Amino acid sequence: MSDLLDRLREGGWRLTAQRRVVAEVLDGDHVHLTADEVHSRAAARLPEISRATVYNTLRELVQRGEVVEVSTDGRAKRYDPNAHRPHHHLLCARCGSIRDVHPTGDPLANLPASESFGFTVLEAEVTYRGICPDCAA
Amino acid sequence: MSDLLDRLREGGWRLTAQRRVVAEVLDGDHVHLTADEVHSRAAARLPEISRATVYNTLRELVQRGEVVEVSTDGRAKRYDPNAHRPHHHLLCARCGSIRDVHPTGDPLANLPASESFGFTVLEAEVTYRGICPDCAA
DNA sequence: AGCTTGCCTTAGACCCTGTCCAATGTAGGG
DNA sequence: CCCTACATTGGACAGGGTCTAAGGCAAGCT
Repeated sequence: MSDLLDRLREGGWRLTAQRRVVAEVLDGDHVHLTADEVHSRAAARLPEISRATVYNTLRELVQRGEVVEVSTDGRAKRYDPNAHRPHHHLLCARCGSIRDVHPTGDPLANLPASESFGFTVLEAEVTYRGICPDCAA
Repeated sequence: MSDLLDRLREGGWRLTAQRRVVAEVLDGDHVHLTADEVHSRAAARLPEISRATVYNTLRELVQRGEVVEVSTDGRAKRYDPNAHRPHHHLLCARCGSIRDVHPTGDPLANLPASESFGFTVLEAEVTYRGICPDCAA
């Protein structure tokens, strides 16, 4: 976490109160907040922070590879701070909750050359869908 | 295709000109149109069709499992009519073009029970990202 | 074929997510 | 402590999608 702030400073990031708060809000496992949720949590600590700044900061964090953008449902994008431990997502079809998962095997290896249509394939992202324990009850 | 229309009629679908046109527009392989694209192609044949009807019809087709919704990039959702032949998607990170692919193996089998967090896991969706031949050139 | 009924369609207002801009503020090097 | 380039702000704007009230029409019934 403060490793994150250090890395960013090394990269020439001007460290402002707003950016610090956004980074803090995104800390943790199984965190997948929308930009709007990030904004309201950040505003709880720094009331004058603007939506534009939250969007700017999130975009920069994504570009620097510190945060991964997840489009689960075509509505708001979600931001996953756990970018340095590769993982996939399991999401509840009913309530939309998300968990990070670590499947075995490498999905990239499962795409035969005959199926790659001449693409240079770079990555594979797996989304599992199901019903979470709370919704099943 | 007219199998589709038959199935829908059996399910109590009132068969209108608008719905027929939407279904026709969505026919084919590697078809991944946005709602807006569906609307303009449908309007080419039936000029007075409204956006609302296209959205309604697409939603119904998705609910009935005849069409799959694909959220690739957080922008417009795309609609894939090839719902009865299970497949995954390969998309170009640069231009956004999409191909249907059929990887080997079953990603569902790669999620150990210890990683399922009590969910009833129903399906796995794999998205491959890369650069298409046109964009690589 | 004509009637009836309830489902469909329509246009347009509206909402949500996200981007852009010009004006103002401030981190951090000198 | 000052300067300046980089950040932040709020508000306007754009794209994608949903909702609603009013009128239209498919299909079952006679």
